[in-house]
Amino acid sequence: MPNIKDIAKAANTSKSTVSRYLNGYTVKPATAKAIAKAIEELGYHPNANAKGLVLNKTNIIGIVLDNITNNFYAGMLAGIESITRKFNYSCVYYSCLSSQKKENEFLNLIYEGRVDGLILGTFSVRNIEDVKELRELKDSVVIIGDNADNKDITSIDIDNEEGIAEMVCYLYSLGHRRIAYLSGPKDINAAIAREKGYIQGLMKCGILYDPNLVIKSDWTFEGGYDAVKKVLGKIDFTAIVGSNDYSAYGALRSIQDAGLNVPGDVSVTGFDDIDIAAFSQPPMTTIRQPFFDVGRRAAMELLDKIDNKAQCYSRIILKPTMIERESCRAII
Amino acid sequence: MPNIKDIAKAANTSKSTVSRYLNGYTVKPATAKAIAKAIEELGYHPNANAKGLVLNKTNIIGIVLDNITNNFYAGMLAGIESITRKFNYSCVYYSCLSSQKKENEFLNLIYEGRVDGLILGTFSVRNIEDVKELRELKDSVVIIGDNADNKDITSIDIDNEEGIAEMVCYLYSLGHRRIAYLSGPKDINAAIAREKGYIQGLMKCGILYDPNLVIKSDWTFEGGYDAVKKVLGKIDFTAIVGSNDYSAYGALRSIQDAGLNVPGDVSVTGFDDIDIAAFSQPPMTTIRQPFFDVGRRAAMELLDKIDNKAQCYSRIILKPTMIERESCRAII
DNA sequence: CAGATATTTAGGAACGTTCCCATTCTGTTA
DNA sequence: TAACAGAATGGGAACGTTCCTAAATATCTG
Repeated sequence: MPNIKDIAKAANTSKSTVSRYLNGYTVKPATAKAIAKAIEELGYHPNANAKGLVLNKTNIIGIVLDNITNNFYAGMLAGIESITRKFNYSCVYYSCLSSQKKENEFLNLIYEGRVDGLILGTFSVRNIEDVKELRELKDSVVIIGDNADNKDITSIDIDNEEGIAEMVCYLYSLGHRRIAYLSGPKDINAAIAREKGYIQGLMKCGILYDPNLVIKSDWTFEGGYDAVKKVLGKIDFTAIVGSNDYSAYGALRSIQDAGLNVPGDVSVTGFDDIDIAAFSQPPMTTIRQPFFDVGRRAAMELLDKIDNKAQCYSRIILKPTMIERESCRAII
Repeated sequence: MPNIKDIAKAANTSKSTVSRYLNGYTVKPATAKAIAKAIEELGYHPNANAKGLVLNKTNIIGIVLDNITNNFYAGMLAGIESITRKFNYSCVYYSCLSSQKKENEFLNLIYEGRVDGLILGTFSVRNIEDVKELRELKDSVVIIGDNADNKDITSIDIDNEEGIAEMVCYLYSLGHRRIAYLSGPKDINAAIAREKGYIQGLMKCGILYDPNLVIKSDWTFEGGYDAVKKVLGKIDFTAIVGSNDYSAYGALRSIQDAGLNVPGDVSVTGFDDIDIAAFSQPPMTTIRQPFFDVGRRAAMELLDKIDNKAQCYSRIILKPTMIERESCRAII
């Protein structure tokens, strides 16, 4: 593989001049032409490691996701790259799931000079040990997800609480009074926030909180299915607020399998607006998270830290949107 | 950030010795201890760019996908990383979709020394120009998908043709004789192969090919829905072989919306075995692609090229598996 | 056309590693 | 204790860039 010296020789000039040409500084037109020709003919590609070594800069940001093949993240990635593209950065992705590594193991990428910064996009809870490591790198890291406890690390999150609360109030406005809640995993911050939102919503509407109406589940289809199957007919409700779409669909199928109708007998709502939500039978009323914006903002904050050495902390919370479809009906 | 010289100084030795320690060569126990202490105290991390520069090696392979958030790829990635982990390589992912770049633009990553090799996992058709570029890098690239025309670039693919043919024969064995085919996009190799498989299957069973039974569609839910809606009642069939799951689900919903029953009135089959296939109503009979193995084999081939400088070309075709569920019934 | 100024260029240090080669240290044996 | 072998170490070139400084060349001005 030819290097910059080979190009210089071929173009009858020096490596400094070639370097200047490559980096957009002025070079005499004739020299420029010769260099361009040499590059073309020899098939020259600048070595990224050498460049990274001397500049201590890669123009790459890494994005760590628990499972990169989760369609859930598509909008977020598009949002991130819409910004990085503009500022001439590249994105590389790392998957905790398939690599069997945890999020923090990727922090080394910064120390090693492989990336200029990292977006930690797993939405996961962070323990004290993890946060200690993070804090050391707070000028090159942005967190997506709940970070309320660590005021000095920039984070972007969605207002999960508000989303669910709004959904509860919506069902209230349709006349529902016995509104059940299908809970999520208790070790995920977003799930905790959503459950808070349920209680918040009830309070807003003046409904008394009944712990029996909280149906314990996880965020899977099967989990939702089984959980609802267990309580159907035993506890009385006219609506179920799901804490995500998958489990809401499990609930829906459970209800249908019991010979009941959605929304005729029970109204069901979800959270996430997954791609099939618009096409299911019935189409699901759910909450759409502003993923594109989450990604955009995360990238903006990160590049700002990297390029402008912005040292200031920010915590950005974006509001989700309710999408009204046909899985709920008014009670007269 | 401390470098190897700082560690040497702190440990009262030379950078050569520290380097030797880091790379697992013998060092006097006392020296080793001092070095370890210095590394710990100063928080040393070897610089990847310097290392990459001198070794001309990164121990990283890149994986290019059209859309990394496609769950379709999950098994493949797990398969890839199961191998790379074993051989001490890391994986980084690149997404054509969100970066708005095409597959070939990522080839530069090799020239620039950012990765040791690339798995091109987009399953896409390649034109002559693209293949020319690829051929130059054939010792550092493995293609996933159809590559029958380029015998000198290693590729891994799934036997799409055989899969569909088997499905046709399965329906034949259930007594079906008027078997329709819901086609896919005509510019994707896998879709072309599947359509060939349909004809192949008919031939095997001794059914005459009737072009009217090929329902033109794409691989989307809506596409399948509309295409089947258009022909329902106009052409006569007892089964539809879908060329992927999404469109098969579109067909299924179309049939149900027309007041017909699946599998009572029409049998429907899919291809891909997406995650909801087991939970839908009815559960979908479909074809599962051996994604984990595709990933495994791709990684094995690539690392073999990189580390052992294996120059030999191979084209590996893996067989898919039919998963029998409840969307088909026997005609007596 | 000489001198002054502006533009363009070449040389070389630096970035942080690895690894070759020469040197020093350690321990054994006669 | 001298001689030696083997283990452990240190020095320095090399990797391919960037960028500073100084030199060379081109352009302008009176």
